[in-house]
Amino acid sequence: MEDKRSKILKTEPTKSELEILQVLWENGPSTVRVVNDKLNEQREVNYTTTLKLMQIMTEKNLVLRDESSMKHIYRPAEEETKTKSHLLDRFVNTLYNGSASKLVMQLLGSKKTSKEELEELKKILKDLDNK
Amino acid sequence: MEDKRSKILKTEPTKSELEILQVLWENGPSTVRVVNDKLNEQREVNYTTTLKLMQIMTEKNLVLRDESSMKHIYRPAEEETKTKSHLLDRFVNTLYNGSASKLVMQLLGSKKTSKEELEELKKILKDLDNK
DNA sequence: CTAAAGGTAGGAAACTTTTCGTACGAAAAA
DNA sequence: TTTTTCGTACGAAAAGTTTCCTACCTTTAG
Repeated sequence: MEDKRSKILKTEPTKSELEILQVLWENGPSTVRVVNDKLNEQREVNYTTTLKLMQIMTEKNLVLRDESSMKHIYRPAEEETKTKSHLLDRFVNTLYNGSASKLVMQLLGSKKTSKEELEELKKILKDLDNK
Repeated sequence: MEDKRSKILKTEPTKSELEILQVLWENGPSTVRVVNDKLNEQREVNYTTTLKLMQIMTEKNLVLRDESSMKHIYRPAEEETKTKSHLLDRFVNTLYNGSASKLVMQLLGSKKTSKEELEELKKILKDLDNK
């Protein structure tokens, strides 16, 4: 193989790329400046770093950009739900051998999951039962 | 900072390292040969690649090794559950803003989650209610 | 008009992770 | 005993990811 990352195929976002996607999903289509400012609320990142990343993401078709004005406007190429469910799927496969229920059990057993979350989970599972 | 990966601190396993841990969790303490054979059931990996990785993992304290015989025997340094719940936690934080219930809802909405899995989840609910 | 501020593009450096070649010792087979 | 097989160690190359410098263009403030 020669190029796993052709212009057409979508690839899995890297960690940093995912951060950027999160911002775009939350804020809607944005300029590099806006995204970079958001990122800098959490950690220091140089403007050109974010720019470069977003350019790469454009090549990978992870985002689309509107170049009609000088300030390019980027937006995610995929819906948040679609991307995340794909990532979740891979996560379940990798760690829980594809068993969603094993994952949920771990969630229930985890000390990190709050009382409120547990209540919420019970509700969800109950609704499930009523179907 | 100078060395994020001191001999003492445990670091997050990388993708490949996780693969190796999985094998060790499933098969119990094993030699490099055994681990490598397992990995090769899925994809081609050179023996020395696996060896090197496991040596690095030893340095990082991700695994412990018994060097008493010539064929070193490796075992995970942490319990499967502990490691995975940590990873799950990070995953929830990164993708679902810390909301476990959001994650579960996505799981339920996903076409990939089978009927059997849904049944299993219902069962979990019942157990949960009986507490 | 000129200077400053704010854009994009692209290459290269820095870092991380993965892969493997080579050296060499121990054990097993011939 | 000699050769072959199987093991470890280690360095460095290769690949993937992140960071930032520099060049250069456009818009805005003075």
